Amino acid sequence: MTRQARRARGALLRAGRKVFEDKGYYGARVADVAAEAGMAVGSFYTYFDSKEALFREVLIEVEDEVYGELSPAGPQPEDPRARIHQTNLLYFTAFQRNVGFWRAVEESALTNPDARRVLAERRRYYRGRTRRALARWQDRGLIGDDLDLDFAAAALGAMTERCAYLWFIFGDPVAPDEAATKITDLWLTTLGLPG
Amino acid sequence: MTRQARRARGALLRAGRKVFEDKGYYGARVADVAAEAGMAVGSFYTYFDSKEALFREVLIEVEDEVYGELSPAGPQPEDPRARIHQTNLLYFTAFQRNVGFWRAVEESALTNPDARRVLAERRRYYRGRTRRALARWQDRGLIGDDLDLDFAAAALGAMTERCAYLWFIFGDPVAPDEAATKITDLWLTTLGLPG
Amino acid sequence: MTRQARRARGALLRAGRKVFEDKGYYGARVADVAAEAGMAVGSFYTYFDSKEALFREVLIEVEDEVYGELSPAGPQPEDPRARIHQTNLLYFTAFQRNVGFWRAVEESALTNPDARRVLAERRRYYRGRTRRALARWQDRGLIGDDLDLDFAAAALGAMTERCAYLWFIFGDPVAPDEAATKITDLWLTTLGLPG
Amino acid sequence: MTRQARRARGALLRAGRKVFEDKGYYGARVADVAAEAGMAVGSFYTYFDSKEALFREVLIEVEDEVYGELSPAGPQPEDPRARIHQTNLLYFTAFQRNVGFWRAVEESALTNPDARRVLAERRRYYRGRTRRALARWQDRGLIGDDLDLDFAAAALGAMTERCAYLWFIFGDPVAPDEAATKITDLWLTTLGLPG
DNA sequence: CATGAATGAGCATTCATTCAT
DNA sequence: GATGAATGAATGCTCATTCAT
Repeated sequence: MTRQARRARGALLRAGRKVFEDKGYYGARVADVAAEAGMAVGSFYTYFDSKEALFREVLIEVEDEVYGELSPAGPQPEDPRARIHQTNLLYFTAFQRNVGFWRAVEESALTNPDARRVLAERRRYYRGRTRRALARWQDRGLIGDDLDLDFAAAALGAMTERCAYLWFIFGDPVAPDEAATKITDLWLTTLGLPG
Repeated sequence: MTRQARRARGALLRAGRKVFEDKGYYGARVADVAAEAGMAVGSFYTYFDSKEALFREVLIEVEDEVYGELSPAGPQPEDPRARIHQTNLLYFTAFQRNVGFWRAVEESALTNPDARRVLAERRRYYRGRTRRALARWQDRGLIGDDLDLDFAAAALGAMTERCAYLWFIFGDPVAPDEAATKITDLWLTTLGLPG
Repeated sequence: MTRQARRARGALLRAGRKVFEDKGYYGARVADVAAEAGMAVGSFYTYFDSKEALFREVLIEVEDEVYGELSPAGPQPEDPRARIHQTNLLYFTAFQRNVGFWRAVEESALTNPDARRVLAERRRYYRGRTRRALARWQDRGLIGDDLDLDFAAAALGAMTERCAYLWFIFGDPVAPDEAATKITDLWLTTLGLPG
Repeated sequence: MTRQARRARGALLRAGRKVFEDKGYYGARVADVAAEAGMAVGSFYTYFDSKEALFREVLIEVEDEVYGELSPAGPQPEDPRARIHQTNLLYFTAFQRNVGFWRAVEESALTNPDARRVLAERRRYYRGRTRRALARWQDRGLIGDDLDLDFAAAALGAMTERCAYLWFIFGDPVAPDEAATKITDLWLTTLGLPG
């Protein structure tokens, strides 16, 4: 791929992200994306097979970006509260920054198996991370042995996800740190971790 | 409204529910609904102002039905585990029965403020019910005084909702009673209620 | 036709006139007419074959009414100025009172040969009246022998008609008496009648 | 705009003119226009926002064409009869050539303020031209000082317009030169100009 | 490769008229 | 005869995708 091709592709990806954010998945028109990228409609199809293909790529791009944000470089705090709070705060911050795009993602996921797959993978990944942390804390005796770690990781993730959805997409905007603190408290209670 | 009119309206509501279930909110076409009801397109507009108006009515209808199912006639069990389990089981059962329609609801809620409002009201209602139950258990000393009941009710509701979404809409179908049991366990853990 | 039938017909005619006035020929819907008459849509077709048939009848009714107004009972003034002024004043007054309906008439006449025929007859009639008056004045030597009476009657009628159209339908409303006075002056000039 | 775009736009304008002529404003369907232009429906909307926008443009085009025809290049005859006759003849000729389209214009003007505005401007323009000619002749003593030039210009214009309407749109076709001669005679009489 | 015009199936909605009750 | 529901053709407009230049 030439230098120019890469640039055009990049422009379309950026434009797509903006348009999906602004208008949602169904509301976004290929013509809007091309216009936003300063290109002709036809050129869009040089780089992407369809609107849906673009969406998939934007989704991956955003995923990667968020992945980076949620996986800070330094050493993770070993203290459960600090660790959970950090993760939740990062999650809510990233969620809020991309709130428009997540709306589009939810929209498309209901229809589009591809988007669903991407989301499922992401969920699996974070659930795995959570489960491993829980396992460590269980090994250290911080969490009771009777807790089904897999299920707890899934359900707590679902709770966090849905709260983000309700607060940032549906409801009145909430400040991310307040949100993170409250959710973290609940995680701790649920896990029986000392406050 | 004549007998015949009531029948036709009912047929359209039923047809609409089915079509929304099958094709989602965007995918549903007025012509599909009319055909499913065995009527001409024009007749649709005798009873509903628009596709969206039909959706609103179907939504309310389904809401009412689910409301009835979730509010069983007999006396509620006072034992927290029994009570929570009953509620969750009813919720998952009702959710699964209408899974296709809930997908359409989620779809439309992302775009349509009306659907959003209906959902928000429903959530407020169930959250209130939950909070009152928690308050009773707190009064009886079953739940610690330090728990923020409002927030707990909201977050546990969000968790349940999202789990239903992930299991029944997104993921591999799960048996409602298994789902209810696992979720109930988690509620109990979170609330610090004796298993 | 029974007493009741006559009443229903009358109600529909009145309603039709109002609706055509308010919404124009194309804008009028049969349902509007029925509603305005306080009847069911189906009943409309008991009394009229079509929307167009109703229009035709309303047109004739209005024609007759205007005909009555433009043919005052008493003796006509023999003085040309007085006579012309009276006619023009009556014409503009009647025109203005029915301005909404005339708009509908113009609308339908462009499409509907029936309306065209009614209008053509009306024009023929008034032209005849005018021509006879002119002939009388020519006999009395008030108008030059060289004037083509047929053509003058037609053209002056056209002028009056179009002025009414431009003033009352298109343009800023004009007071009928001012309009009549100015138009009358022009008739007199054209006919070479002493001011 | 590329060469091809210009061609397509032109084809649609031509097609639109023809369809409006044949079917009138309400009768014209976008699909007819596209078919007449040998294009797909969608292409219509590449060039025009709506049926009404097309009409506006066709109207302006025809206006310009007629304007050109009615403003002959050479020096205007100073002799009133010759001048008036020339103008009327050109007017009737142009009117008759576009008779179908004028019908559509009258139709739309009754509903569409835009068309009304265009017509009002045209009328203002021609009235101004007429008034200036009359003023010159008044200065030269050919027309009496007591004539209200503004009103005479308006009313004579109205007469000519309506006669064209009645002859060419409504009634039996009349030969333009005969029409022009008769109308010219009447103008001269009205203005008191020597035959 | 870029361009942007061409395509045409798709869709919500309207309304005169018919017809079963 | 009255009612008002049923009908379905009609229509303007959209937009993802194709393709000639």
